[in-house]
Amino acid sequence: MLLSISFYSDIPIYTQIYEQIIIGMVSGQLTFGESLPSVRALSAEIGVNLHTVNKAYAMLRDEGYIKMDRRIGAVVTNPPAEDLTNKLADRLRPMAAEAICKGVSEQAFLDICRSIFEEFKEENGI
Amino acid sequence: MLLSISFYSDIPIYTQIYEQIIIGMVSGQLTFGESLPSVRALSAEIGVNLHTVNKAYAMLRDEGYIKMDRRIGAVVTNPPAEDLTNKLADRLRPMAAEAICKGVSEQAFLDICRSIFEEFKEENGI
Amino acid sequence: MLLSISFYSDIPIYTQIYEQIIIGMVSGQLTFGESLPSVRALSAEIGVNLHTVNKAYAMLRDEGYIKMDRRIGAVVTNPPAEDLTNKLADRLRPMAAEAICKGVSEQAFLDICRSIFEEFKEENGI
Amino acid sequence: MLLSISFYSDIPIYTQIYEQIIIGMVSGQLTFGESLPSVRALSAEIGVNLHTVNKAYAMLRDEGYIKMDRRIGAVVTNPPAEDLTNKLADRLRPMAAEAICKGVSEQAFLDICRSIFEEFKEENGI
DNA sequence: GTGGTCTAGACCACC
DNA sequence: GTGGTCTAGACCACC
Repeated sequence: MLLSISFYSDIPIYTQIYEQIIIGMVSGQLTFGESLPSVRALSAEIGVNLHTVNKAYAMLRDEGYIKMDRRIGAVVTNPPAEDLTNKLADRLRPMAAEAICKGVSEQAFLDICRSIFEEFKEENGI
Repeated sequence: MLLSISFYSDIPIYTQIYEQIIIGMVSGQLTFGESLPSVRALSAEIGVNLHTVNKAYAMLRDEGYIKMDRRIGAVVTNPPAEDLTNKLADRLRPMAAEAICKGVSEQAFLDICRSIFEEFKEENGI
Repeated sequence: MLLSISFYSDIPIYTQIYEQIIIGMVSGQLTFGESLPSVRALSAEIGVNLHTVNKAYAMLRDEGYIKMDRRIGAVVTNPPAEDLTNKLADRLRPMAAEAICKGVSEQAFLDICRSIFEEFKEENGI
Repeated sequence: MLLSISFYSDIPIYTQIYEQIIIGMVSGQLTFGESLPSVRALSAEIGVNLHTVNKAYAMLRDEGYIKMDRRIGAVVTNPPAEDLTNKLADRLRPMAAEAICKGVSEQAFLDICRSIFEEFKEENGI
């Protein structure tokens, strides 16, 4: 799996790593039980500091996306189900408000959401 | 209109102000042509520095949500329509991925979106 | 002659008045010897403070574009010739630099200048 | 590259920094990919506050002249091409009007423009 | 009154 | 090390 990191983005690098690994999981590039590259290997590959990858992995572990094993390294796991309704709503609300102001209809907004889910399904070969 | 700012949030205060004002616009608490409180008044009301409010207003102005009138301060305007598809998709993608991993179905995700649009409509008395 | 003032512009209102009156002079809407509306009349017409118009008129007077006469008010005059080379160069330099960076060719830049001179000539019925 | 800031000018310091950096880019003193001094270093060098340089850099970034790299600071980039016709015309119009009134011919005005483009070419060793 | 500019200084997130 | 955020306070331009 290839990560594409932007050093110019306003999104912290560790967050980019975090998000792309989760995206890799739902798009089938990473399967449960598979092990991630070591912190050292990944940081060398991307060209970032060890601590940056380390922080991303720690966040993934805290959220239940991976398990850390001293021998095998980081292993992809399926996190326990969680009710994200409130968290998602809090993040979606300002996005929806901006969209409405800029003339994006509810329909268009939902279509963007749907197309993202479609992307993931297609990449999974479904 | 009342702003509720969290000083402990990891979201910058100026972003919270920025987002809540936009939400106020789509939920009918702020109408086009209405003028916002002055930078000084709002900063005093919230209990933050003048510059923090100033930055939020500057962002709103840059995005076309308000105009600065030399005589009366900031006036709410309707920003020009803009195609937000790519921007929204980039923000929605990691959210959707997390949701899927945590067991939130596409249907549930779309329902959260819909309920937010409903909130806004109800607050507008529609 | 009609002034169109924007209260939302970052250009001070008195500067807008100042500039538009000079533009009016070169585009033939104001002829030498003609008198401008009184400070009071113009401020009422535009809907700005007396002091604002007053400042614009004072600047025009200081630069030799008008003469103030207690009886007739402000009269349009032809200012003495002045070598503006350095002043113009200092204002043009950053504009040219931005233009180059944004892909505007020297030719295109000069064409914009020429078209402005054309505008003025046409408005003068030449 | 040396910046010469005037503390007495009516042009804000951050604008002076902004403009001179762009001029540095077209005159070959700053090349694409090169990194600018850090906000702290430049503010110390010029003798202004950190925030003043910060604002100039933010404006440069917003206009696409530099990118902020989380590791090495600000990096000079080539901004996307942009049609500046209207913006330039709006700034050139009052300048041309003043020039005409003060006896500067169209020819002389264009020559000043040309000489500025020449300056830039010469400094680039072309 | 309004916002704009600038300072001095602190703390933090990120790398 | 880097820039980002926020404060407290001053002075100014504009209206």
